Amino acid sequence: MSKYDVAELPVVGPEVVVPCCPPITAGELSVPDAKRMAAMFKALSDPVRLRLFSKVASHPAGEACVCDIMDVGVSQPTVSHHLKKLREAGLLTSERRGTWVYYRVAPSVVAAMAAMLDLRPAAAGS
Amino acid sequence: MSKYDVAELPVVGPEVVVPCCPPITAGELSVPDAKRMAAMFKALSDPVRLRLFSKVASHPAGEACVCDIMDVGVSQPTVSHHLKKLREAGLLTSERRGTWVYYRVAPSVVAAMAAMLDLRPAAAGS
DNA sequence: TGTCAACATAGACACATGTCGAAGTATGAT
DNA sequence: ATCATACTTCGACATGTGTCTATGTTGACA
Repeated sequence: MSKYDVAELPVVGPEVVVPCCPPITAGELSVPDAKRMAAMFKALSDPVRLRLFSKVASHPAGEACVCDIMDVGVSQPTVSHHLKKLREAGLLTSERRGTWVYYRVAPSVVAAMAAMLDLRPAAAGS
Repeated sequence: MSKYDVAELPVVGPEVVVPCCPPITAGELSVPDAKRMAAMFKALSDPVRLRLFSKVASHPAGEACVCDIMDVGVSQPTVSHHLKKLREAGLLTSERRGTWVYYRVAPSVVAAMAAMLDLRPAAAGS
């Protein structure tokens, strides 16, 4: 039994669509929705995490091992710490293959955030 | 000369398009871009701020005075503090009219964030 | 002028966060 | 078994953040 929980118990499923929250202009956010969303934005609210996420997202195969993206100006434990936070927020998933641990983005979550920021004019009426 | 700087010196212009950053999958974010973007996400990384923003964004006239959105479960000074942060991040603009101060969203900034989160398959090559 | 209402700021406090060095855990090679 | 590599976790520290109460500023009105 491994003491480490890499890729186990992701806060949100990897390939599951997250119907998190409505567009921000559709009406006032409920408190639970606001908490959920704020947690996602918080995960991207650090420059180092944003660069790590960007590196994974822009990597050729759609995935990258830690060693590929480690060069962001902070120590390696700090990189691991940030990757963990991105995992816990459901923005990245991880998988160990041999010696390396590969990270990839969880598309649906990011799509949900983008949809939420989508400022459509109408929305109100329906 | 007013000692208060409401609606003066917004960090980014109110109606100016912010060509902040490319889509996150287009390549690795530069350090300055990452800092800029992280600051915007950070502004939305608090549940109370997110609800305030949502209230302004979903308000009929596209704008709201503080008294209209003040009911978010925290004290009035705290509301003011959060609105200031949203202003400094360039997500809201404010304008005083008589006794009241009206806030409205700065659309281009939010649009830029949404564009940045847009995960298109394209970019990924082939 | 004085007073009230609608905000903004100041100062203080508890708590969260980013960072590091050191140590632990898995996997593969010698 | 021993060692090296690729990570993760731990413990500690300085700094940042959200919240409050108290106070200041601005505008409207009597």
